[in-house]
Amino acid sequence: MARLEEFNREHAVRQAMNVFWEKGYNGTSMQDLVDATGLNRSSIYNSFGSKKELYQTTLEFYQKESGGLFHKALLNAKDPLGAIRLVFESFLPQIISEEGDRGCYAMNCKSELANQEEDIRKWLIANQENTLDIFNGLIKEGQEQGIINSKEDSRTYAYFIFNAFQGFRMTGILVKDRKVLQRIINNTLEVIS
Amino acid sequence: MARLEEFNREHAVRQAMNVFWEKGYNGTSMQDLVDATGLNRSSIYNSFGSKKELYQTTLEFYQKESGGLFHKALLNAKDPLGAIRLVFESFLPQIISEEGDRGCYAMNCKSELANQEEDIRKWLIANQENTLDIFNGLIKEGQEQGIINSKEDSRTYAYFIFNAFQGFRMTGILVKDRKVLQRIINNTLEVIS
DNA sequence: GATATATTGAAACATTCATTTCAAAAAAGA
DNA sequence: TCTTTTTTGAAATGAATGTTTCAATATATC
Repeated sequence: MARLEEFNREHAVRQAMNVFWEKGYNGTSMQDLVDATGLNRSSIYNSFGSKKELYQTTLEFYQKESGGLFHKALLNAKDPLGAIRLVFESFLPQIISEEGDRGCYAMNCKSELANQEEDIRKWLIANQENTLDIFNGLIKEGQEQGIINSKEDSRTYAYFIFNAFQGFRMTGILVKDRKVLQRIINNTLEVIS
Repeated sequence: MARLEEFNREHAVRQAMNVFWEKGYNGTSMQDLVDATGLNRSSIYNSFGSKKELYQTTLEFYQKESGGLFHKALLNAKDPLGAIRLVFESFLPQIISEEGDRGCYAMNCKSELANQEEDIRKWLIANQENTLDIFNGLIKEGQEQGIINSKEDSRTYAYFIFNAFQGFRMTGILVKDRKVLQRIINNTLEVIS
């Protein structure tokens, strides 16, 4: 039929995500995206629609990729409590490295756009619900196994862990001391142990 | 000597802060600031220097004001543990109201600018150290009174509470259910009780 | 009241912004 | 190879960006 896209779509989206991550949504210009992806402006508009739509594409990309990290942590853990611990600990390398200064992509998005863009807000809520469900599932399982206490119901604990997890992603922006971070994890998990 | 400023400086800074809070630093234009403060462009540049310097002024203003809230919570509490609880709970009204969607001013700043502006990063670190010191002081006091346990040293607990506090400010952007928020607080305080 | 000094108002500044335009280039199916 | 369809390149779009300019205005001190 017709000419094909010359570029690698996934690679372009990843490069775009990295710029948005570094500079934020409003801090990123179309020129930044052109430079980072190596694509022509026309190609970006032709393939992704607009700056905002490209940003939303990076959100989906991020969700898929971080979902993979979650999944990996679950597979490597020997029990649900260990899985939750691994979820936290899997971010330690990124936090301690320099790129940890950029914070969490989803957290930055929430901070900058939750009250500005209705459809992005909806994505954030769905993403939050998804994370809560994962924690909830693990906790429920852990409670059935007697590894996690049952003083509170699983949903309540899921919110508590979720809260600490978000704090962890924010704390990691300025705190790089592994021991300090590790103690935060330990004390957090103490509640549900 | 010469002509005096016509406007109320504190009021102008507060209005500027509210715009930055609503739209973020990069999302706020000079025109937005002119509209919100009611000042002329010249007056803003003459009195505050630049957009960035005005933003930094609002950061100082925020620190002073939220420091006052902290102080108030400490006075109203009957013991150090209650003070920490009040620090969390004092944000509940703001979170549950619509304006809670804007999140925490300092958290938004960290998310958007910690990795972009060196001097703002320094302010954030100082601000963080200050908050940690307050928590640390309360916890140490509570441990001496036997109200807070001594399984971990005060600094470790201070980081834990600080972490949960940051999570709390982020969670509050999308979670408006008072009971859910209250349970997060309760479970957090459970660690140090 | 004259003088010196600072704040204002309105317009202009060059630059950057996101987006559009359109002809040239390319490739799959006929 | 010709046709059809889409992508690509480069330039142009108008609006918005942060900041500067400068004359007009206002006031505390002399």
